[in-house]
Order: sequence, then C-alpha cells, then structure tokens
Amino acid sequence: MSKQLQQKISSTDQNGNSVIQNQPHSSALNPAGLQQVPQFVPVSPGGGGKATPLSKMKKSSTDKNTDEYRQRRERNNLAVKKSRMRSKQKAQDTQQRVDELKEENERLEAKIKLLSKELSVLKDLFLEHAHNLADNVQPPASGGGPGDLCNNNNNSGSNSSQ
Amino acid sequence: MSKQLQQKISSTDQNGNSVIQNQPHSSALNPAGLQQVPQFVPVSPGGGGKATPLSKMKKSSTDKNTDEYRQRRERNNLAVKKSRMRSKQKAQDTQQRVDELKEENERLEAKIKLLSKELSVLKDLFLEHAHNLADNVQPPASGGGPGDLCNNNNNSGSNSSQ
DNA sequence: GTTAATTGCGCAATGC
DNA sequence: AGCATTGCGCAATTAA
Repeated sequence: MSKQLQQKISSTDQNGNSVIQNQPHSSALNPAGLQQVPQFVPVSPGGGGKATPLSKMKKSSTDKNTDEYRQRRERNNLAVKKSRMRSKQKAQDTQQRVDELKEENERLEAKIKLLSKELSVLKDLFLEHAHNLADNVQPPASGGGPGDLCNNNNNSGSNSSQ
Repeated sequence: MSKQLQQKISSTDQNGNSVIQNQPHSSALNPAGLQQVPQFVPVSPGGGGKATPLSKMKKSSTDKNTDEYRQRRERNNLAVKKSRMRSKQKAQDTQQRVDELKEENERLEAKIKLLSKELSVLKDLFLEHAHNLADNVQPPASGGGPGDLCNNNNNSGSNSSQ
C-alpha cells in the first residue's frame, strides 16, 4: 500500500520476460494470435550484443522455464488465494459487526427511553408528595400556594445531558 | 455472485484463444519460453475437420488481433478498475461505520449509566422518606433526622436495575 | 444482443 | 529465502 506507480507496459527481465500488451491498439502485433511474449535470443548483461548460447544463464532464477520458477509461481498463487480469502472474510466480518452494533444501539436506545420514563414518573411522584406536604404539614392555614419544594431538574421529559 | 465454478484450465474460443497454463509443472511445455497460446488451425464450427483458410472468420468478434478486441479489453479493464475501486471504498466505509457505531454505543452507555444513577438516588430518597414517615408520623418526633428531601445527585446509592 | 459490472485467477512488483 | 499484499490484465459470468 504505497507504490502505485506502474506505467502501462511492465515487462522484461534479463532472461525471463513477460509483457503486458496494453497499448491502445495493437493490431499489428501478434501476427497469429499469440499471447505476446517476445522471444529474442538471450543476450549477455553487458549489452555487447554477444549472444549467449542459452546454456547456463548464470542463475536460472528468473527463467520462466525452470521448475523452480513454476514452483515459485504456484506457491505465490496459493498465497494470493489465501490472502484474498482472508480479505474477503474480513470484509464480511466487518459488515456483520456493523449489524451487531446497530442492534446493540437499538437496545441501548430503548433502555434509555425506559429509564427516562421511569425517572420522570418518580420525579412527578416527588413533586406530588411535596405538594401534599406543603398542604398538610402546615396547620389548617389557608390554601397552600404552589410552594415548590425540591424542584430540581425534572419536569416531564428527559434532561438530556448530552 | 453466484457461480463459483471454474476448473483449472479455462480457455479456447473458436477463433481467438487464451489458455491459462496451470498444470502443476509445465517444464516440457513452452520449448522456448512462450506464453503458451496454442495456435491451431481454425476449424469450422461443424467439427467436420474442414480447415477454414483463416480468411474472414465469420465475425472477428473474438479475434485477438482486431481493434475491436482491444477496445473491448480496454473498456473492460476500465470497468474492472472502477469496480474494484468502489469495492474498496465500500469496505472502507463499512469500517468507518463500525467506528462510528462504536462511539455512539459508548455515548449511549454513558447516558444509561447516568440515568441509572439518577434513578437510584431518587429511589433511595423515596425509601428514606417512607421510613421517616413511619417513624415520625406517630410521636411528635425528635430532631430532624437525615430525612433530606431535595438531596439530588449525590449519595452513592446503587440500584442498577438491569 | 450489446455493454457495463462482477468475479476468479495468474503474474509480477513490492512489502515485511 | 519466503510468505503476504496489491495493482493489473484476461476471460467467464451476470446484470442492466
């Protein structure tokens, strides 16, 4: 996740070679429907134009014909498959996580609603009681005014606090 | 998003042909580093073994040498890139959604905690007051007990109710 | 039927 | 040396 550079034509290797044909048009190429893989005579690294007899090319590390190459490719293909599988799995899990969290959220919101209601009921009860006190505690007296004792934050509803 | 079948060797077309070499080992093949693209003589659809002179193969729809082919490929490559970009973007968004939901969840839980506490305090107050009533209603009572009405938000009662 | 979108796959470059 | 990731192109399939 860093390099993103890569022109259109990636290819060539000292020995083995690939080539991704990608020019806008390439009709003249592939005279007979070939998959495009130039096949020039091996040349020594020096570029002196001396043709190497294709025998023992230093280390056939990059030679596409060796078993070693095929083995590496195969292993890589396997790794790729594995990696992609994991990636897909992860994405799937993430999606699932979203669903779970959404559900959880709904539960929590419901609970909040419930608690808020409960709280408001209790507060109302308190108020009522306070009024009763105000009405009864006093001697016969006269009509008890709305002497609100204990009127802290409440009043039908929810004190958000958010 | 349905079929998942696809053996190892996918290839061949009436005219154009591909071939994904995928046999465990293919050293004997590619005598000279070719990219494997068999090149047999075109045969008429009837399968009668009659070789077609490779001139005007019906419609060069699948011929890899036509401009039309290259255009299709290019368009598809573009579509593929686009599709993958979207896919990646979506995954990213989903991940972000998870983070947002997690945060939201924390907020909600905090709120629940707060409400619960408030509620428990109120309930305790209620109980306390009820006791005071029971104790005081009878005799003239004595000094003011801890009957603190109006004592909101403090006191570490605890009455989760979950 | 044509075109765009998806998907699986192999290759090579690069990361670790 | 070796697996893991990632961008890319090809072809088959599936939606539009």
